[in-house]
Amino acid sequence: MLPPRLRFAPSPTGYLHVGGARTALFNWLFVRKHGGQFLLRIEDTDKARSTEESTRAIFEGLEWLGLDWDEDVVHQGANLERHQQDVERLLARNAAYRCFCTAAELEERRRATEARGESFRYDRRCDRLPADEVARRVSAGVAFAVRFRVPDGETSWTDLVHGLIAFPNKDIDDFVVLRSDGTPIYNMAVVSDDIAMRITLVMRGDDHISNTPKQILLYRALDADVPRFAHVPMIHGLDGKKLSKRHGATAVGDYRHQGILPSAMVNFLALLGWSPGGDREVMTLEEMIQLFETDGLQKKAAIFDPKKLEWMNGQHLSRTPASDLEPLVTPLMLDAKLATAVELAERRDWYLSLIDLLKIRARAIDDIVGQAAPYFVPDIPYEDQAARQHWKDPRATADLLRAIRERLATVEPWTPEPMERALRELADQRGVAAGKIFQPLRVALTGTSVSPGIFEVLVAMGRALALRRLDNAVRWLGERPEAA
RNA sequence: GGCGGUAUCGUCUAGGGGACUAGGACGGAGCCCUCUCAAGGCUCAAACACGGGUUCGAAUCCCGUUACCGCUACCA
Repeated sequence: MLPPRLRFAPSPTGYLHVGGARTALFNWLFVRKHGGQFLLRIEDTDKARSTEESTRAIFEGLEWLGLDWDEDVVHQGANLERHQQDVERLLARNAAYRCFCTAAELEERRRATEARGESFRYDRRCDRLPADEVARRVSAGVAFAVRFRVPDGETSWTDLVHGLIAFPNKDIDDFVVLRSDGTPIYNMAVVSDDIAMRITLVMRGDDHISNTPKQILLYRALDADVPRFAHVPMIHGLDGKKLSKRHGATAVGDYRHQGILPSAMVNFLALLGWSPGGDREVMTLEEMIQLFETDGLQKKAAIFDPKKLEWMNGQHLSRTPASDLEPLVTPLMLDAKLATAVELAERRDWYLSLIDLLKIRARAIDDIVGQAAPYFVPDIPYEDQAARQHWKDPRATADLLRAIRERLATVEPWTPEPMERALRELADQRGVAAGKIFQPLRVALTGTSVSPGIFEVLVAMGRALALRRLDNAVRWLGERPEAA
């Protein structure tokens, strides 16, 4: 097999949609596995709807996901001349004809036939015009569109995901390939570009299945090799309908801002409509390249389940080394004003170990930052519910915290084992369960009743900060002796 | 309406005629671990759309029905 050439061809009319991202991913995986080229084409022929901004969003989205493309980006709008030349070739070979019917006439005829309950088909009246009449109108400057003359027979192909698909040509209308303003229709532009880009496999959403016979007909009429096709299923929302804005986030950028890791996004997307077979779920891009086969592509639409994405993100968060997470976490740290870039750089090793500590409990990158405050700021607020539950008796608690402080002040070295020994000893001495002193301590240290293991917290916090927190707590409790 | 596509737990899926008492994962319920919460481990509830064939035997093959989706533009 020659090195395959595939392309992802989004139209820049919004952001990079998760469905598009997944189609791009499948194209990319195929190419990286088989050693070919993955090309990017921006279908910006619809100038009214295309924006520079959304083109940028597409680039950014693909880059974020780690899907790099080969060769220069092709902008479809720049190929207008070739599209027109290809239409000329169609005309020259008598595979297409000029149609002088106006859009308004067509619209009216369509309405009339449909009113009779019949389905409208173009009646080829312009194809029956004598040659001299056509010439007369052309030289008179009458506007015309160009229609492709669909031949008799049947058009079929073996789809890589669906197997054999066949369309009787009689069901295909003589479709317009060139508008009366001289611009090409989608199917024409796509085929012209795919030929020029020497695309060998067209992998796209299955909403294009019914465009495929028309396109195959165009390849043949243009005397070009017909590529292979693979139509991948769509992505639907939780209600089973096509994914759209009302389902919430649909752009990959949205997930990026929600603290989703690109590796998790890509992993999750890959599993929506593809399976490596067996029970494999959590994978890296590298592993997916190894495992990717079009056989594993699903035929039916998949529903986007944000819950599973969250879980997937947690899995990737736990498995990603802190050094890789750091560039993603740091901007959020700075935003939260927990530390300056310089401070983080100075204590890099400590900082990385803190990320390792907090990532286990996180489902989004933001969760790491959300848990980080106690390790940075000098003083922390106490959550109402935590204080009420674990600091019931202010006097006794203050007394307990003082005793804890005393022990921790002298623990050597500042590591989990001696700390644990010291605190369990204290618990024994007071005749209480260890939990009865860990929880009040946790509240004093973090202001909440949830955190990593108490000794890990102590180590990460450092002795000075920990003792300060205990002093603060004692003082706070002293100020409200009858609280709760 | 016409044409095309699809159909396994709520969701993502494994399954390619006997290995199926239909497996895994998310989510749900419960238990264990445990200083809390996660993570992890274990257990439970939960599906072959329906009807006909073919076959000794069908979730797997064929045909219908139903449902859903897509296309049906001088949109992409």
